[in-house]
Amino acid sequence: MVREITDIARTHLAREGAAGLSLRAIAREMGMASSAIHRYFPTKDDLLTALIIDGYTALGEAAEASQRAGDPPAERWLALCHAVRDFAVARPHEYALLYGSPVPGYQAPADTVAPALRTTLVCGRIISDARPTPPDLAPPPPAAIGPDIEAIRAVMPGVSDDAVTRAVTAWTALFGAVSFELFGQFDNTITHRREFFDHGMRSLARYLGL
Amino acid sequence: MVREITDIARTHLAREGAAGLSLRAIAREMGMASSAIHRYFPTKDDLLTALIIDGYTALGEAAEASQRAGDPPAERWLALCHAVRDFAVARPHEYALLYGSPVPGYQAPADTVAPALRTTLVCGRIISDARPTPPDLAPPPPAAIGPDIEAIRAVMPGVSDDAVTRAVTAWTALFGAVSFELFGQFDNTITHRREFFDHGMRSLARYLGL
DNA sequence: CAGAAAAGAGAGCAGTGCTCTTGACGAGCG
DNA sequence: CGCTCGTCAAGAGCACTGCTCTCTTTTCTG
Repeated sequence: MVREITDIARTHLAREGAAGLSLRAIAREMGMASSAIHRYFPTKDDLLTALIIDGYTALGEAAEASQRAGDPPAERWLALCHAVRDFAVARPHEYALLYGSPVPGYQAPADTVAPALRTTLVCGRIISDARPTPPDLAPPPPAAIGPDIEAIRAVMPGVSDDAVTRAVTAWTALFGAVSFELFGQFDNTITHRREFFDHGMRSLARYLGL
Repeated sequence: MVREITDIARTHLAREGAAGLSLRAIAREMGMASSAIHRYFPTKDDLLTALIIDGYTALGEAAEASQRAGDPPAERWLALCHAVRDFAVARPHEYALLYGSPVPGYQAPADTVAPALRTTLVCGRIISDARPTPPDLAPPPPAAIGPDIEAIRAVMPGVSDDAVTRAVTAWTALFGAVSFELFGQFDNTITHRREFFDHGMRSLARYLGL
């Protein structure tokens, strides 16, 4: 029952986006009274939460599936990048739900952070396996962010301070690139999206020292 | 009249976000009938467009104001980054309107692209003035994206192919970092937001060859 | 088989964007 | 001067939303 609701919700989401999501419309499509649906999802936010968790999980699985154990780190990084982008291109509204502006009034509950971490962990593993020693002269991180670096190192053990901060920067660049493409910032500018993205991510691999 | 409406709309936007924006609420606050407001903004999308254009303009002005002519490129880049971030932190909902997920059903009209370009131009000028020759061995861009690079070079004349693509990547990293911070992706992870951002952008300056 | 618990239906409230019709007001023109 | 015409605003109304409350039906359990 819950599954059927989220499935229909996902099709609505794919067709019209998050704001076009309507509990009443879902109930109508199920031949149900509009009030009955509140028994399964008391509030619209609860439905959104379910969709978000499912989305993070699907993305995390795609990210994991992109990894082949023996591959060199640079290739694994590239595969991860394309997995994220492919997911976003295939299900743009779902991606927007995860990484776009938060739905106003909606506060993500704690249940979402574990699934959200899953994709990040794939990245962390790549860096951790590679133990990169980036080639050049990055400025040393200021003392203030030491604890933050330490916390992030939890997902990429054994990695140097410099490599940790570079990983975070590359990580934001990845999602920045995907978001820009999806949210129309590249309209009338970049036509060969996939190739451009691929090149940018290769460049970042060097930046990462992979 | 139009100005008064947009001003009130901006305060509502700042308080409750884009989805909390209600034409009726604005009319109510103005002591106006709800229907009268449609004379000035026939549709809610028209109001949004006005807010978006204003937002891009304000951000563009802040970006321009951050630049001091004599400064070295790396410092100008850093100043630009902080201008963008400061804007986003001060007016998160407005930033979300510009760079977050597009409001569903809303199609940005052509009037928005010129103001949107303004901030980008500041970045282009920095790169163009610096004419960086990035230190290391980036892979050569594939032939397919040649025309795209050519188009982007319009905002940073005289810059090498490699530097152009790096600039785009750094540009997406900048907005990726700001969006991650604003949209909650750094919650429970990074505490010293400003310092971390600053360090990342310095690192990107090296990546850019500044 | 009877009673309790769960599931659904229906009406209703307050709110939304938007349209249509109606009424006031003032400027331009014969 | 009087008359028309365009602008501005108001009001009612439509279709829709999330959500609550009450009431009935179904289903499971002891």
